[in-house]
Amino acid sequence: MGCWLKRLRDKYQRDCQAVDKLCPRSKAEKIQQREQELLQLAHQLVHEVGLNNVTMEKLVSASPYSKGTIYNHFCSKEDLFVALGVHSMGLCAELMHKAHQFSGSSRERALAVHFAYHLYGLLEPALFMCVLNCKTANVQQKASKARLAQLDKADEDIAQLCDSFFTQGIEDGSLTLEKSQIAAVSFANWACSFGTNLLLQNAASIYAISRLGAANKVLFNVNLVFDGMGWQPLSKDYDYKMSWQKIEQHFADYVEMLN
Amino acid sequence: MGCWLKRLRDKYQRDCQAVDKLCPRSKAEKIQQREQELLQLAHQLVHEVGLNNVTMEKLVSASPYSKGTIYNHFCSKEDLFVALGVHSMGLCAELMHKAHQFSGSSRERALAVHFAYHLYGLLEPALFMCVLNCKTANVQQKASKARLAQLDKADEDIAQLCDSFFTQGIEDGSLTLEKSQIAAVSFANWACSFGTNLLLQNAASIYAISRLGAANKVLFNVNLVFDGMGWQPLSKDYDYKMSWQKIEQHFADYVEMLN
DNA sequence: GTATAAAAATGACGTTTAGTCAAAAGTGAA
DNA sequence: TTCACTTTTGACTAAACGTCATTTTTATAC
Repeated sequence: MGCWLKRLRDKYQRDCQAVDKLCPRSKAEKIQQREQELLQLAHQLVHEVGLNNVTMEKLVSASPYSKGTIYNHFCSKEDLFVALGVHSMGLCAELMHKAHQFSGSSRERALAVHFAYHLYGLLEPALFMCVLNCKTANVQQKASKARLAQLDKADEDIAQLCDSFFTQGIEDGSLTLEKSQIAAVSFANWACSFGTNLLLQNAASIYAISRLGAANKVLFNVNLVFDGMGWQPLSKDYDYKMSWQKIEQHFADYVEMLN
Repeated sequence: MGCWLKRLRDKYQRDCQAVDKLCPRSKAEKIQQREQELLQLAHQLVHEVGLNNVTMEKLVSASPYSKGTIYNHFCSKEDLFVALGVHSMGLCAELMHKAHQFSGSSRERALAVHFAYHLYGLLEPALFMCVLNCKTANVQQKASKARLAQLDKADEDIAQLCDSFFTQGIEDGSLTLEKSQIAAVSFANWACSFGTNLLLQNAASIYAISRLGAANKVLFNVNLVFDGMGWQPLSKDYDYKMSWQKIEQHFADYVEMLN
């Protein structure tokens, strides 16, 4: 067994004992709690070995439990991945909520959401991929219904949060749009940001991307889409590079974690 | 062994014999040819069982060769996937070349490229995912250098082809852009289209997408980006839904294959 | 045609891993 | 303490990747 596996397990046991001392729990609560702790452990495992080298065996070794007990929590490896996906979407939602609090124009706040999404991808590249993985047919087949319902719920929450940024733009008059079109516009924004982040993460070395130089690609792409929507002020009339920097400061706590 | 495995192998053997009769080949050519035939076989296997159920064992069973011989061609499963990725990007490039021949405005021709990419995703959903998979760190580590070079080459070819559509727009005056910005704009278009297709394929069931209704999502998203670039005529001044239909007719041969 | 050396093909084997299940251990009520 | 029920355990099976000693084929020289 790798020494880091032992280290993970020891830390895990200390954590469990600490939590137990602080608040004695009922049986059901303990099981619920243990699941969260196993997820934390799996999360660390992802950082140690990378998403596609995570195995149930390693999770078993890193935890003080046996294989059977782990399978009581997660009916398959894919079920574990979906649980990790849900877990990481929590962080994503947290960042997006923080974007909501950015003070500026509605377009700037929407830009802050794209920043948040980008930041999420940088902070948790493996889990960003994991969420995509959760959507594939293979994983959908093998994960439990209950787990998939959690995933759908998390998706819906984030979608509604994103919608609210466009609603704000409509309300303050900077964005001219039928309310019925919000869904389509929201999807377009998501798709653009999703594609940009995914490609930057996974294809940075190829010609089409490496030739781009140092300019901020996310900002550039988002500006294209916002301008296409006619969201005032247009990028030719306003310095959104400055906004981006301000947004970066707004997220300073998280940006720090990148190092 | 599944009966379809036997069927695949029998068909493969008939094909080999037929090809051999038509044109006797040198040793090196035979090996080269066999690799192509193995790729065809793997491609069919993907259709039969889905990308993540393709195993080297199944490819061995479906071919008349032994495991060792298969591994002479592909140094790992990941190497096979990269080969499949390169293979499928050939189809993608073919479709994009056809888009180049669409007669219309330069913006309409660029729209045709997005159509081509979308069509590619519909025709080969599994291989579309496979190409993405090829970019992940895991696959990059396990595939052979030679194979990865092929992949980069294919990427570069497609990127340059895409660039040419924007160059046309600049030359006919409908698109105002510095030549130096083509790379950035090209990437933005790719990212948007990539994200849109990927989400439509893998997340169609979730709330944020299922609520969108029947409207053409790719066209909508591409129009946003083109409008953001200021590519004339803007979507408010021109009926691109009509263009989309014309493009669909232009690709009628391929569209037929969807059924 | 035969001998010999090089190249290619073979498939049994070692290893890793997902997932199962009968047996053991634990828990709480009577 | 007993007994019924729940939870945990880890040995086991099957699938799959990749290796390599052995066998077969092919090319060349005589």
